[in-house]
Amino acid sequence: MTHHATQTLLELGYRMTPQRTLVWDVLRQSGEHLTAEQICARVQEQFPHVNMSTVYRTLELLVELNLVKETCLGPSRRYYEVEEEVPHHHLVCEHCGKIVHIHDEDLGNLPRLLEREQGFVAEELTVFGHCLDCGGDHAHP
Amino acid sequence: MTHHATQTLLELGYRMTPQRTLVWDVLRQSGEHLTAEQICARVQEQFPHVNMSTVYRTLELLVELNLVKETCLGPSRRYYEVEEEVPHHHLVCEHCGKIVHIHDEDLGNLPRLLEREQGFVAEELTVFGHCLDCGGDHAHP
DNA sequence: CTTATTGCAAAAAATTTGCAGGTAA
DNA sequence: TTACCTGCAAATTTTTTGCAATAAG
Repeated sequence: MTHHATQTLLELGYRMTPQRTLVWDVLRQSGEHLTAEQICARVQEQFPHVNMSTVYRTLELLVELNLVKETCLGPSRRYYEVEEEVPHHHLVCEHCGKIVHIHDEDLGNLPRLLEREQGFVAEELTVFGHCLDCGGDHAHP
Repeated sequence: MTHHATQTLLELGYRMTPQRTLVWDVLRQSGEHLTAEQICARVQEQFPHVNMSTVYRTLELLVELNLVKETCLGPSRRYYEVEEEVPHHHLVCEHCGKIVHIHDEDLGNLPRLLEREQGFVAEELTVFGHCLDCGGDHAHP
């Protein structure tokens, strides 16, 4: 586990365990959005007896400490990814399932507009739609 | 059930049943986002023995026929609302749980920007953040 | 009449919780 | 040594499915 996360946990009185290290490392290394189940599977490759409930509890903790982000990219399932310094947003293609990350500077005037017209501060944005060049397999994330 | 939905169903060879009528009416009358469970509860007020599975099957059908929209306003649960002529987008306040509808004209230059820069056609947008005037109860939709 | 649709019960999928024993600090 | 953390099993919660009976067209 990177110094960053270890330190945060220890500073706050939590313990550093192999399970927590592995969950964190899986998320760091993948760089993708993963479901709890996918995370568990990857963790178990290195540490076979790790339990789903531990994975869920670890994710809950990491989310609470703002080390991990829970995102909503479609119905039914939760996805997790490392919380990065620079916030990002998602484009979700509903045909091919591709997910693209964009950043604040790609949002044009929307954040200012929402704040001015709606009194709403945008933090994270998900755009459902379709990419112009997609095959159209209609898979979900 | 409005002529609109009834006709669509019948034209496609589906049957019109009291259960389907009620699910549709509940969605029309509420105008809100409702979970399958909420819909079922409201339907049962008028028709007590209607089953959850019927509600799920009806929603699945109405979504398939583009009469109802399934939206993703947070993890864990699916919400349903009537698919309107004019598409709309959601602002979700993560403090007070309030959901505001906005329309294409409130999006500024974002859709054009995404299409030009990312080759992505935005269809529906969800913005998570917080309203400036909210109490901050931290409830979910 | 015909077969799409329903209710019921049971299964599946996703997540949470209680508890006794294990282990980081 | 202490009490936080884990694994296990069982409970919840949300959604889906199989099947015989019912009702729409």
